[in-house]
Amino acid sequence: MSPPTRAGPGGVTRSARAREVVAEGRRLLEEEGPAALTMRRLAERLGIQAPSLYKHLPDKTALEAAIIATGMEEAAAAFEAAVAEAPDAGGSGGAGGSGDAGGRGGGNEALPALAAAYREFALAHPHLYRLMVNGPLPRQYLPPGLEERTAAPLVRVAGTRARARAVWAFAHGMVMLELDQRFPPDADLDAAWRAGVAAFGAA
Amino acid sequence: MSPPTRAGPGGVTRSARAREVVAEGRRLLEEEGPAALTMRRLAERLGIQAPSLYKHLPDKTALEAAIIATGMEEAAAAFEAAVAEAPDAGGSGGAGGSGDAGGRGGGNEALPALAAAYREFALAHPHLYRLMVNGPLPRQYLPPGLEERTAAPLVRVAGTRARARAVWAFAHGMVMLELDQRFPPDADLDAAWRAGVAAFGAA
DNA sequence: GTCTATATCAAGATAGAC
DNA sequence: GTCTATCTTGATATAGAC
Repeated sequence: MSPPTRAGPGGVTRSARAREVVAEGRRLLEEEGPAALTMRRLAERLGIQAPSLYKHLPDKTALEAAIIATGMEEAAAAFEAAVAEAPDAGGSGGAGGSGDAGGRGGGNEALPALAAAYREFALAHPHLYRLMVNGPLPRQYLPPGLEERTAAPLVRVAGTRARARAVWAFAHGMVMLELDQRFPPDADLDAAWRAGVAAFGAA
Repeated sequence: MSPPTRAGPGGVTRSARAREVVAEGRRLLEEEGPAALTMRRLAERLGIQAPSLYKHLPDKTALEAAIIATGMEEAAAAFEAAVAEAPDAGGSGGAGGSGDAGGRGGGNEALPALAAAYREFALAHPHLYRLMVNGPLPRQYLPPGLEERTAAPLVRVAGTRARARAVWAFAHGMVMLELDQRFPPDADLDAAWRAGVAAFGAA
C-alpha cells in the first residue's frame, strides 16, 4: 500500500508523520512561545532526536509556514461563522458572490461580530497570532487561496477594499497593542473596541 | 573637573561616552535592522571591543531602552508639531492645558495631520519604530513623563480616551501591516488611510 | 576606558550508519 | 524513520590586567 500522504500547504505532499510533527510544533508554540519553538525542543516533545525532524520537513521555515497555515484555516472558519451568524448579514453563505455588500446603512451587526471574532481568535492564540502576522507571509508555502479566504469575510462586510484594510488595521492594531501590554493597565479596552467599531459602522 | 554627565533615561546618570554608544547603536539599528544590533557589531562600529561596552551600559536591554527613549522624544516632537501646525486645532501650543478638545464637529484638520505624522515617522524609521512598539515598554528605564508626552497630542485630538486608543490602534495597525508587507503589492494604502481617518473624523 | 581571554549557552543543519 | 556524532555560527556576559 502506498504511504498515507495528503496534499499539504503549497501543493507539497506531506506524510502523516509530518502532519504530526507540525501539530506538535503548534502545541509547543502555543504553550511556550516562539522562543521555545526550536528543532531540539520539538524533537524532545516527540521523543526523537532533532536531526530526525529533517526527514519530515526541509527546514524550520517550512515548519513555521505549515503552522501558520493551520492557524489561517481556523481563523477563516471562525470569521465565516461570525459573519454567517450575525443578523442582517451574510446569511446567504459564501456562494452568492458579489451581490450582497453589507455594511451600508446603520443596523448591520456583521462588523461588530467579525471584530469580536478577530479579537477572540488572537487572544485565544497569542503566540500563534504573532507568528501569523509577524513579517511577510510565506505565501509560496501556503495553500493557494487560503489568504484570500481568510480575508474574504471582512472584505464583504466592509464594502470597499480601502475600508476593509482600514478596519483590519484597526483590529490588528488593537490586538497587538493589547498583547504587547501597551495600553495602561486600567484602560477600558472594550470601550476602545466599541469606539472603533462605531466609527467604521457609522460611515 | 567632574565628568560631563547628564541626567538620562530613568533618572540614571549617563556619561557623554555612553550617549555616543547609544547614538551609534541607534544608527546601527536603523541601518541594518534589529538582528544586526549586537554588542559585537556595535563595538566594531565604535572601534572598540565588545566587553568595553559594559563599562558604559549595564546590559543590552539598557541599550535598547536608551535607543527607544531617543525615538520617543523625536516622535513626541513630531506629533506636537503636526497638531500645532494644523488649522482649527491646537494652535495655542501645549501650555493651554485641557481647554481645547479638538475633534468635535467636522472641519478639524488635526486628525489627518497627526495620522500623516505618525505614518511618516514610522516609515522613516522602520526598525526603530518596531523596537519602540515591540513588546512591553521598558517603562522603568524611560524618563518619567515621556510616554504620556508622546501620547498627549492624540488624546487631545481624539476627544475621549477610548477614541484615542482606537485611532492609535488604527494607525499602528496600518503601519505594521505596511512594514510587514501584508497588504497586496498593488493596494492603495493612501486610500486605506483616508478611509480610516474619515471614519474617525466623522463620528 | 580599553584590552585579552574565556565562560556559557544554544541555535540550525549535515553526514552517514542502521 | 531514527540514530550518533559533528559542524558552524553567533550571541550575552564576566574576570582581571593595563
